[in-house]
Amino acid sequence: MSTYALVDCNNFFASCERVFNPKLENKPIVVLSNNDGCVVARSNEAKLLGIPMGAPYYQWQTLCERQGVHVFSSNYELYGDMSQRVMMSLERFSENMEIYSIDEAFLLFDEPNEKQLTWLATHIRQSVKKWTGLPISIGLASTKTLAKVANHIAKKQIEEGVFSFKHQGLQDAKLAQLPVEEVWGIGRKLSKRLNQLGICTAKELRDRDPSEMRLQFNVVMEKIVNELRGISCLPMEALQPRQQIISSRSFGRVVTTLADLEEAVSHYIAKACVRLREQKSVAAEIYVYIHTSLFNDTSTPYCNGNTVRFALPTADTSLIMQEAKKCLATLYKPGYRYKKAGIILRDLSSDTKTQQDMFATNTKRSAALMETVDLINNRDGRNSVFFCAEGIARNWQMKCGKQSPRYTTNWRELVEARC
DNA sequence: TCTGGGGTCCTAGGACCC
DNA sequence: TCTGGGGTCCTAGGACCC
Repeated sequence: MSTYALVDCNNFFASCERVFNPKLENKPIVVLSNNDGCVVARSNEAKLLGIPMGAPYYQWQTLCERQGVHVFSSNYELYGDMSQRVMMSLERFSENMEIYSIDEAFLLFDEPNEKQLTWLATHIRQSVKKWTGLPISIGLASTKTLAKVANHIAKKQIEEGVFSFKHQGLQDAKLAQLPVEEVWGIGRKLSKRLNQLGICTAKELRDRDPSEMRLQFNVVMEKIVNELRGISCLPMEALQPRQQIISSRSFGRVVTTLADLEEAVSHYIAKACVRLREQKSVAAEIYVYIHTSLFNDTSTPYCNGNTVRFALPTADTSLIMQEAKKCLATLYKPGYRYKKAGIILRDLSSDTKTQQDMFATNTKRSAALMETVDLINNRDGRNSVFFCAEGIARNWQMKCGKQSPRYTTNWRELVEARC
């Protein structure tokens, strides 16, 4: 029987900051979301101070200052690059790997001997630490859901950071300790419903009849129960092109003019289109939306969005910008204090399917232009060339005053070593 | 003053068809 | 007044994940 290993980087964003700044070792660190809004990552030391995940930063700022917490704006360029390094390291150990998120991957092993597996996992952990500087934890089990649980235990209870769930007796005890809301796929709403049925732990969920649970909930719940029983229902999945691409940001300050909104939306489109072309797709439509603050703002709330379909599926940034601009004009109402705008590229398909249109001169020229823009930006750094429509002053841009250098992706921000 | 962003999957319900 | 049944496709919204 195969074994799933879930590899998860410990406190990923906080650990990335630490790799290039050893003074942060054993110090509390928090990393903030875009616009320095919420806490999205904490080192163990910061967790011990009681700073919760997802908390609005302004509520914890005083405590952070008083306790000497090192606070960072998020630096996705750095985290994305570090993630790639971890994944490349992991690839060496299994041919069957699924990158699940920026800091997690499943590996599948056929090795039946549990001791061998645990040894291998320990070896992987040491290697990744050596090659990337990042600490990871590994959970081993016969299903993905159980591997998640095992990883949770490895991280919290096991100093060596590796835990195997192959032993049945151990499973009973550990699942009985685990609150049901900690199970992968059980969120706030579902755990509340489960609690009402008297199901409070992972073990109690596991011991329910799967088909009964399907009737009461849905097919997803049935799979979760089976997975907890060691029956694998969630296979390894190949990397698929995304079905939609979202680009949105809260503004650094309130925006009131159409011109500023146009700049912001154009900028989001430029970023989304880079990702669209990276995965060799074209989009058939774009959804554009704007809204005022969602939180206790005394001014009148307003939110609106609309979809535009293109004449032909496209990955041409300027063409999409033009369409979005027309759409935005219909959404915009003067007099409101806008806080956020966003776009979603939808109905994506492979760009090779639209090749018959390549005979059109316009399409050919646009593809060549986009290719050149991407080439220059890949070679010389992001935003080396950009569309005028994205604006230059960009006074709507988000706050990120506490950002660390992009140590690994920008020549001007390399680590300095001093004797 | 200050509350993130980017994804996926499932289901219910409506429209439409025979 | 009476007014089937089954299928498909699409979309909005909900729930979840990191």
